[in-house]
Amino acid sequence: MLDAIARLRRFNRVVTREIGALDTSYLGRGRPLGAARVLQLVKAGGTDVAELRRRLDLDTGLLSRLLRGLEREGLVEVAADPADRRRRIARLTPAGEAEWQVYDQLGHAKAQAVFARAGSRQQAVIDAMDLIATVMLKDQVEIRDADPDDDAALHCVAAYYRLLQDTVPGFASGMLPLPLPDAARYRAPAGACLVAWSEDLPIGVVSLRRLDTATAEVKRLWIDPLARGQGLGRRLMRAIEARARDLGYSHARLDSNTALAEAIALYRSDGWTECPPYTGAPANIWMAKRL
Amino acid sequence: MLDAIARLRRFNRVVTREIGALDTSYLGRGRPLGAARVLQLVKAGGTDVAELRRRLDLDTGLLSRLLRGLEREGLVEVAADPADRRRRIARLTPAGEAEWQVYDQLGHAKAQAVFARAGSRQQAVIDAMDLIATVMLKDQVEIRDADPDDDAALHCVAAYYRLLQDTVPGFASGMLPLPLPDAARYRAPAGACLVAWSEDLPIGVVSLRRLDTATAEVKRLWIDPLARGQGLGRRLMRAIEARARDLGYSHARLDSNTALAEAIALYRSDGWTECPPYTGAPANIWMAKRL
DNA sequence: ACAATTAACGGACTCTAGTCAGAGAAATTC
DNA sequence: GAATTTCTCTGACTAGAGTCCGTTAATTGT
Repeated sequence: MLDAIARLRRFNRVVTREIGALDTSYLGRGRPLGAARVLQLVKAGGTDVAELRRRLDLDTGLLSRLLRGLEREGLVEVAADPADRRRRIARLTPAGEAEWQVYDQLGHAKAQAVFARAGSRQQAVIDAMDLIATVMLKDQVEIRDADPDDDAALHCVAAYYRLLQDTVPGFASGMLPLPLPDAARYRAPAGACLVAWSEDLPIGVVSLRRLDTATAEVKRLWIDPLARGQGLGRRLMRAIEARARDLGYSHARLDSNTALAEAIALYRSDGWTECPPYTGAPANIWMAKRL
Repeated sequence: MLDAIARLRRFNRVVTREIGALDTSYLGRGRPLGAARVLQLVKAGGTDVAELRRRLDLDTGLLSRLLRGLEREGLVEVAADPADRRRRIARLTPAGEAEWQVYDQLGHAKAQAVFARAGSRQQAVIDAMDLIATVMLKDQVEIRDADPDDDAALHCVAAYYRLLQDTVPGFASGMLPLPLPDAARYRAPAGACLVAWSEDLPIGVVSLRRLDTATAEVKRLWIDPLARGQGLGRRLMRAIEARARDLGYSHARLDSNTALAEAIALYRSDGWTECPPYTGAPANIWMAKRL
């Protein structure tokens, strides 16, 4: 009777009406949607035209004309890329910068109005949105290198430590010094830090550091609870193992705790085997894999 | 850093791209969105043009031309309303009926594809969608009369009984005979049944039945968990009290259980006071109010 | 060095949505 | 019964989004 399809349609109607208004926030700035979208996508450092086209999925001609329009308004300047002068790079002028800020704030205000309506249930609404977006983007998760000091990486690692606190007996809360003091160990060429992105939301992390010339240690594997059950853990592990191989390591190790049963099962199913302890508590299981 | 606004934007992007595809399911039928939307809104029994205009929020001229287009395709017939010949009523032809079915099935398939991606988390995704839609429609909840035997009313009452089972000690599961045998007692002129709608999703119910000529009993107040904390309970109670007054009752009663603390608090804060028992277990608190 | 490829551009065009004003028919009001 | 209102229809118009294609300039491959 009240089947899922009907609910999806209701959801669709409501969301396109309410949040879709965010898209049309171009209103009141005297500029059509297309131009506004282009303007908002131009980054501070300049964005090349091909990137814009890819992100907005626009025809070359159309984008070209939109850019001309923005140039005429004095908001954007397009110049050849010195590296490849066929390519062109769009940059915001000071006026464009200002206009960009206005759009950003308008969007901000609209969004806040949406959340205001959620009252005491803001967190629940945000979680619901994240769940939906993450499920829909399931096939589009990208794994990219990150600096271990990035906001995104820190966000993930902090969530990871919180998880350990809640799950692993004997993991003291004092163990959360942010920013982390040992970030340097997770940078190339000895280490690595990979973050999984669902659009611009980081939903997973894994890190690598050097134990000795032949051996790397995999650390801090964390998957956002919203993104579990989609094989992301395996993707991250394979990516970090490949990275370790690329960096010249022949062996990998990790320490963990049996309270993290899911993770242990993942390691085992992917060729990791138990090995003798090489660290202390709160770890109570140690594993190794030949790369 | 990863603030709520950014998440909302991500959500917005993803949803308009993915589910927005539902709207564009007109694709492949060789008919623009506007015409497809009109076609899908024409009901079997015929829909008058003003109703279509209101639902789609279209200009008279535009809708008129869309209807002409559908007539030219042989999908719709527009004729004067015999009751008021200025009005006109649009009806589906057999061909239109068939085309309508095609759209319905295409939409169905698209929706199913969305849910398929959720894998084992379908229910969580549906709940998340309902929560978001309900929060956004918060100010647009409509309370309407319902027949106690309607699907919507039964859906709510069943959920209510499930809640009682889970919450009230001594409430036996055997107490859920659906369809309910005593529906007649909740119909006019002696009783009533009000359902709260959020778009086309029923999210709350309250009923009224006769105790004696002067006294009515309020029964089965239920609010969907998704819609709590928005004052809907109070709105429903006030509506049913007003209805009782209109039906000529001067007093109202209800029985409840102290396990339902939130409900009891609502009653108290709205002028209900405890009264002597007039029913037995599982009720353990009885309240009355002069209307 | 020359051909093929790639990137962006700009003009001509189409389609859809939407606005506005006026006309005509039916119903309502005075 | 005349004036006013209500409802729909039509035609003229605008704007935005998008497609197609030929051109130009730079780069790459052989």
